[in-house]
Amino acid sequence: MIGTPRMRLNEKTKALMANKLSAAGLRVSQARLALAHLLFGQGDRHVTADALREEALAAGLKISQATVYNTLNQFHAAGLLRQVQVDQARSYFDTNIDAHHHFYVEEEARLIDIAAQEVDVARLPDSPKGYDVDRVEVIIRLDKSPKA
Amino acid sequence: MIGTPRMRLNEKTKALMANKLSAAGLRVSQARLALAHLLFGQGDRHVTADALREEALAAGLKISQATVYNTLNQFHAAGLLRQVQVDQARSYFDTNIDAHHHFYVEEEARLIDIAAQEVDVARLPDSPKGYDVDRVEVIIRLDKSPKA
DNA sequence: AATTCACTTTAGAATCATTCTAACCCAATT
DNA sequence: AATTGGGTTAGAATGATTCTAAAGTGAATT
Repeated sequence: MIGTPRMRLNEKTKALMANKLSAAGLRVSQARLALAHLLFGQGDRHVTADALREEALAAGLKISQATVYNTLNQFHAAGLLRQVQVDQARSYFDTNIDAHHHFYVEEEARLIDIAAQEVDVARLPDSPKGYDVDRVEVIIRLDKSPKA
Repeated sequence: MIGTPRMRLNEKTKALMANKLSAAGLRVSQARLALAHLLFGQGDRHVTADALREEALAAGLKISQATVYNTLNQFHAAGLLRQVQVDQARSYFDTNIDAHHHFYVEEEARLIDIAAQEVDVARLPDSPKGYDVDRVEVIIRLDKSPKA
């Protein structure tokens, strides 16, 4: 109940994605394969669950909301996606799992990657006793420049 | 319908809070005064709407959920509070509005302030054309150290 | 090729934080 | 004391996300 017969994914990408899933310890199911294709087949992306759902439907996939959520959460748990929390309303999932940072334009609900080496965090405080640093996130919130 | 007769706030703090509200351009109402007292009467705090509600009820105030949300949003809009977004589930409001950063312990849903001067962000990328930096947030996510 | 069993997917209900609505209440001003 | 423009409220509405429990699928086995 996932792909229509004439829905043909790029075979090379499909094989890559199947590998990626197996490597992450996930079974290669149709939904996972299709969503992985959308998520990882075109460079780094930031998606919300709903946006991905729409994209999947537009691509001719028949996939439920619940499966989109399940799959995003599984990918996240498997380390294939990173979850970015910048907006009160919804979660973003980032296909770039390397250490890096973000610009966030609230007015446009838009995230922009910043490569790790573009930010230099020269000094950090010690963590409280009993805690270890999981990761350091830098978020630069942007506003549109006022018209000149 | 806000305070019981025997609910006596510290008079000195109350006057301070009334000032604070007026200075921020907000009318001094009972709900605002009472919540300001809870929020600003005891050093820097991080609260969720729900936690503040409970605290207010425990303090003998009769205040509705809606008013707590309204008031937090008004305080935020007036610049008396800062909203911190670290958790997918709920918003935190921070009474410390000076530039500073945070530790966040996800397992305990707990925020800890980091003074601005404890972090040195030595280099930032240029903002995309047409956008200005609103603010730079550094969030250090912590995990409990594994037992030795 | 049929069976099995565990994992997947699903529709729809449920949950939870937050916002909205529309009525009622109170504070400053006349 | 009356007026008026917020302020406060209960409860409904919203919207993202999760849950439930039933039906489908895939990999291994007969």
